[in-house]
Amino acid sequence: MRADAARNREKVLEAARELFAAQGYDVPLDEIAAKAGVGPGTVYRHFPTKQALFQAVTETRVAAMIASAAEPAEDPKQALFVFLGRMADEAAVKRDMSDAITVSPELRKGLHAALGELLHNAQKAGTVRTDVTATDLVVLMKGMLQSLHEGGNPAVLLEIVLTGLQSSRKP
Amino acid sequence: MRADAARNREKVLEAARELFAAQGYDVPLDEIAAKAGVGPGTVYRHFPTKQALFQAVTETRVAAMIASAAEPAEDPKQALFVFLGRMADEAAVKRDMSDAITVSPELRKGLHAALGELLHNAQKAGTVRTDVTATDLVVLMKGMLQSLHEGGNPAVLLEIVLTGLQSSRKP
DNA sequence: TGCCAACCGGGGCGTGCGTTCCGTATCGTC
DNA sequence: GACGATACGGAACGCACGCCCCGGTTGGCA
Repeated sequence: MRADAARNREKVLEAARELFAAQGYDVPLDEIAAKAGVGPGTVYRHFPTKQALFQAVTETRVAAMIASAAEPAEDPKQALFVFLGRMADEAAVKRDMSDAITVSPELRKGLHAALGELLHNAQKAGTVRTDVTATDLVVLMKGMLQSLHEGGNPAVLLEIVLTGLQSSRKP
Repeated sequence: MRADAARNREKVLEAARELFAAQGYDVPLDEIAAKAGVGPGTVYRHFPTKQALFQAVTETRVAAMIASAAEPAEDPKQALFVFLGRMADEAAVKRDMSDAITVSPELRKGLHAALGELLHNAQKAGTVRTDVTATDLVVLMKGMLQSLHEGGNPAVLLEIVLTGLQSSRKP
């Protein structure tokens, strides 16, 4: 690959990172190209489609988050809650986190699997309500993450969901 | 108003009711016109804008729901929870319920006020966590309602939110 | 029944966006 | 330093959608 090509590819990725994070997937591709200081055609030389560019930007972060699900934790419930907290923290700052679930089937599947594992463990331990499925959790989190960008208090909304997830045999 | 004009107006409203409920606000206006058996121009004779048509379709239902907030209930918490349950029931069947919050500022304000009242009463009674604001509740519900159309189990998701809303001084 | 105003249908305009095409400029090699 | 391949930029295309305009039609009153 030519040197300027590699340089431009990086400029595009950098601009895409910023704009996707700030405005989500809906940012026009021309705007990304403009911020990168290249033409739209150049973007398409490096990424076959807008969705592919978006995936290139987000998949690294999502993969890192999924990997962090394997970290040791006090107990299964904490493992799940810490993970959900990480998702909320990320989404509170970067708008593309919630879009990733919608736009890229691969990332959605990956998240689904990781969440399913954590959820299953916590449910087996009896500390999380057993009528929740992995799909429920994915879509609920997606909705909650979007709410963070519409004036919702991140800490409060997360706490509501986490509290609601706990199995309630006591009251 | 001429007789056929009134008839067409009703046909448009009927088609809009069905399509907005089935596909949400994003359904093309031409599709509504086609289903009503009229041209797009006819739709604009009766409603100045697509948003106005949407509002005409949804405001009646939302107003009825808001009015139901004044019904007597066992206690403030139940009043709030019953109301949220009604929202969830409606949104589980009609896709335009969640869009109404986004599209129409009036409807959003109305819901915000009604929810704020119910929330405030329940918080004063000490049965609902006090760090939640009306805005938090509106955006969280919007996110949750959208999740209902993406494979989430309505009863479970609602229960999670309701459980999470309760004040937790006991554990 | 005839006339006029109200109304209708649908083709068309403007816009925004993803994507493609091609003439031109640039890089790297011989 | 020249040449071929590679990459660039941005104009242009296709599409979808909200919205408007106009020639033709229809309804209801005199």
